[in-house]
Amino acid sequence: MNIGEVSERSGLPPKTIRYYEDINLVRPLRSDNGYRSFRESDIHKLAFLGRARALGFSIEDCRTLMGLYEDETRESAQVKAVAKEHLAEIDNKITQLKSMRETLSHLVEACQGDHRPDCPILKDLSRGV
Amino acid sequence: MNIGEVSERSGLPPKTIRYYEDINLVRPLRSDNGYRSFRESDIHKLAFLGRARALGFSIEDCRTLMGLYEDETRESAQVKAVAKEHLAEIDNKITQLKSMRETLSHLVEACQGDHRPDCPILKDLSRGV
DNA sequence: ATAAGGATTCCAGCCACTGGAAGCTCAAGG
DNA sequence: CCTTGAGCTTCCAGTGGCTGGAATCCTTAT
Repeated sequence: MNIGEVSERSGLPPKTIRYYEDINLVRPLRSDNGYRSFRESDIHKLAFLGRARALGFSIEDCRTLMGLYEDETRESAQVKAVAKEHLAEIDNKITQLKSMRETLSHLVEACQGDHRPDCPILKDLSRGV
Repeated sequence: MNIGEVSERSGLPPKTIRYYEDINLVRPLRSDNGYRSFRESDIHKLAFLGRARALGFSIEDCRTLMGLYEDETRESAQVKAVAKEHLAEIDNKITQLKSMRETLSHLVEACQGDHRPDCPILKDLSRGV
């Protein structure tokens, strides 16, 4: 199967698929004409990667998860550890974003947003140096 | 004032301050020895930038906000517009992260995390191709 | 024969820094 | 005066995860 069809079936852009080959996340075969030739198992892998990425896992996490997936002797504790750590990072990000949101929304509400130059947002950003 | 002291007073690493000069966010003077020579106004600017960045504004947004800050004839509506757009982006990110969090926390809870290989997390990631 | 569509490679760029190397200046101590 | 160390300079490269674009090749249809 050529990259175009694989792209449609996996939902990943061809560029991304080539990139994943570059960094050895997939290893498609090659046809005589030099085209990549994907097996069903490659598509399976790519879809796996797509979903892991959609959950925000880093490429390195994805590599680890793929490895565990293919390792019949894995312990689910290993998978859970990776996922828990990632979950904690997500929570951190959410916390940080919420704090930004808090501050920013207050400022936005306080700003008249009219033709006059006075602006609590700028005032806050330039407060005490 | 040299970059080290400016770094302490503004809270930004020297590398970042140099970078901000590179991209013309600040324009410190130069001493005879070639060292950057910062005025109070430069520190003020850098602190402004640091706070804007801490609220998650992009560098380009920061440039715009600095421009508005220095423009006496600005209209607060312009500032508010920038801030509101950024707020919307933050909200989008939070929404996306929360959705990841939802999915991931369910999966983590469902996973036994023991010595056995069976794992709902991997099962989910590899679901229907 | 040619044109269109898809494949290939490779290089560059995104964002906002950050690390590191090589070399300069300056202040303090022996 | 010499050395040592801290602090400053520039420049190049790397981060993550792609994405865009150019130049070229392969395949298929007209």
